[in-house]
Amino acid sequence: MPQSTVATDICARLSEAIVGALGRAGIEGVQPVLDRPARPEHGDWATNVALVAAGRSGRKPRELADALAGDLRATLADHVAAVEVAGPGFVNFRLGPGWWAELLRQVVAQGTQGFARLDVLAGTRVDVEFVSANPTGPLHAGAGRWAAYGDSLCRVLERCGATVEREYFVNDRGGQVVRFGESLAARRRGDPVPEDGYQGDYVSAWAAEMPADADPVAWGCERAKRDIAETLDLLGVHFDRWSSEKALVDDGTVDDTLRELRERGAVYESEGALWLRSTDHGDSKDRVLVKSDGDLTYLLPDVAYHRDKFARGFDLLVDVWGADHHGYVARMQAAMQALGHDPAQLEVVLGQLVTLERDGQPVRLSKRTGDMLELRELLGAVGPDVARIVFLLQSIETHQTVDLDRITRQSSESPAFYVQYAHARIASLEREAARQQVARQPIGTCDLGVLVHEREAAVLRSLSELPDVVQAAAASRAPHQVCTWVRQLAQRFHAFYHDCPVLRHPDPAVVQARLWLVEATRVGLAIGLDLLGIHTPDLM
RNA sequence: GCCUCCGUAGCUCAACUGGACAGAGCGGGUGGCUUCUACCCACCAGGUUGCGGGUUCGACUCCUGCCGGGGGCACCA
Repeated sequence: MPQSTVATDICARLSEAIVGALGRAGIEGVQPVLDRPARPEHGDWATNVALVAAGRSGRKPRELADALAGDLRATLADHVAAVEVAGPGFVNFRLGPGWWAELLRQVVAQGTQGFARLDVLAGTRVDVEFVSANPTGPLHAGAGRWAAYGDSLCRVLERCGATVEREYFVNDRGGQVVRFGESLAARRRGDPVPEDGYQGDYVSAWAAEMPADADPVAWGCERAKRDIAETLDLLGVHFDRWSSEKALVDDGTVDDTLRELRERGAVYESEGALWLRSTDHGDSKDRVLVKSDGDLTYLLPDVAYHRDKFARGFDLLVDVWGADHHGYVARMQAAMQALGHDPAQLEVVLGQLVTLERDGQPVRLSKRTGDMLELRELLGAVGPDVARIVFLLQSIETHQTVDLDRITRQSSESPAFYVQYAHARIASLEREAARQQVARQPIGTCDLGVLVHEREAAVLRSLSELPDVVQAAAASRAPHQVCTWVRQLAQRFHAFYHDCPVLRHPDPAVVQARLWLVEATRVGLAIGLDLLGIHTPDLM
């Protein structure tokens, strides 16, 4: 149930009127779809009902649209300035200035905390697991994409009312960490690392810190975990929970899981191994849980881990995985189904991998060979804001190419600066207003009807869209949509700032109205940047 | 071979889940500060949305066949 806002109010009013008009035109059962046209000349809202209903009623779209428009013009006279028919048969609505004033008052009244805060996910507990890189070394630069995405997704979900837990699964058990421990031990002795070990320079550095009596695997995992947490901290990403794979084995959770799978008849033995009947639940083949040598595969602890997450009472589990784990999705969902869970409650977001380039050459990201760029280095070069916006610029489901030279050498050209500059300009404007002793009068006493410039209208239009953008970004797990929106708002503000004097305007009424518009823009930028996890500087 | 994601301006990418003339940034060109921050604004150039069919009033979006690329098809993690 969306919270009532100026935007949802007008939407509801328009829908109601359209249904009424359709009824009077003898058309039933058409659900009106309301859209915000891309072009201002197409009005503030538009509906395609005439196009959809024309076929059904045997009338020409334009003709039906004209009839509907006439009806709507009469019914909506109080709220809408104009109803026009355009193109193949769209009905476009132009809102009156009173509506825009109402919106502006609402943004200002609700402020950074309240505006575009929704309750669509109220009462929903969501667990988001992301990054979860192996504790065998520092995070590489590409991991920044998962960190930025996951954290921003959580922020967007929270803005929609969800209770969110950020979780990191530490694979501190199994072949990789054993090899990592062996590499540490070898380096500490001064020996070369084993053939299949970790070659990176960090291994030598860490080995030098390692106490002689330490267990290399346990110590190494802790050391890596600490490094990872520190790096994520630099990016402003904080996890509520670090779950340990080893702990799940040690405390019997894995055994319990296996027992339950057995009881449910979901496993069988063959060739000395224990198999999960994942084909019963849509997987392409059955999967090994316990190898013939008695070792656990990676799958079993991970199944236990997801079972544990469900047991902690979440309504939805979101896993953010790299596309290289695609083949893993079906078996995990099959396992959850075998345990009696609704597979829809486990949602796997597959993110496409990042290619980092330097001098046009791809930068390799291998911990094993030690040939990699650390996330820490990237953050040292460009800072967290630039890093985050770079990773959030694009949809998680498209391949991303990041040119390191460009974002480091020319970080002042980053979109982060563009949007932050808009915020800094607003802060500067407010400082200048204070210096000139121009105070904002209570908004209720201001005549906001003077905001008629097209630059002003564009800013207001952006602001009116934010609640919808937040909801859509949450629903489609796409925080980059917030990024796109923030850039648009910043762009429209810069254009407004350029063309519309605020403090310099001779008419005090215009000065007041514009000051409020500027304040509303500040609110919008602050909300958007907060959802992206980017700072809002007052000075640049 | 099978599964999956992708292919949009010179480059990096958007495009409100099927809508109107496909939009931004960077790069290129031209102009704009005696001014509330020029890290900004405006204009120009740049496109057969990989290619061919199909569905639809309407397709970057859906279906299908090719072409090209990433990733995956373990008793690794």
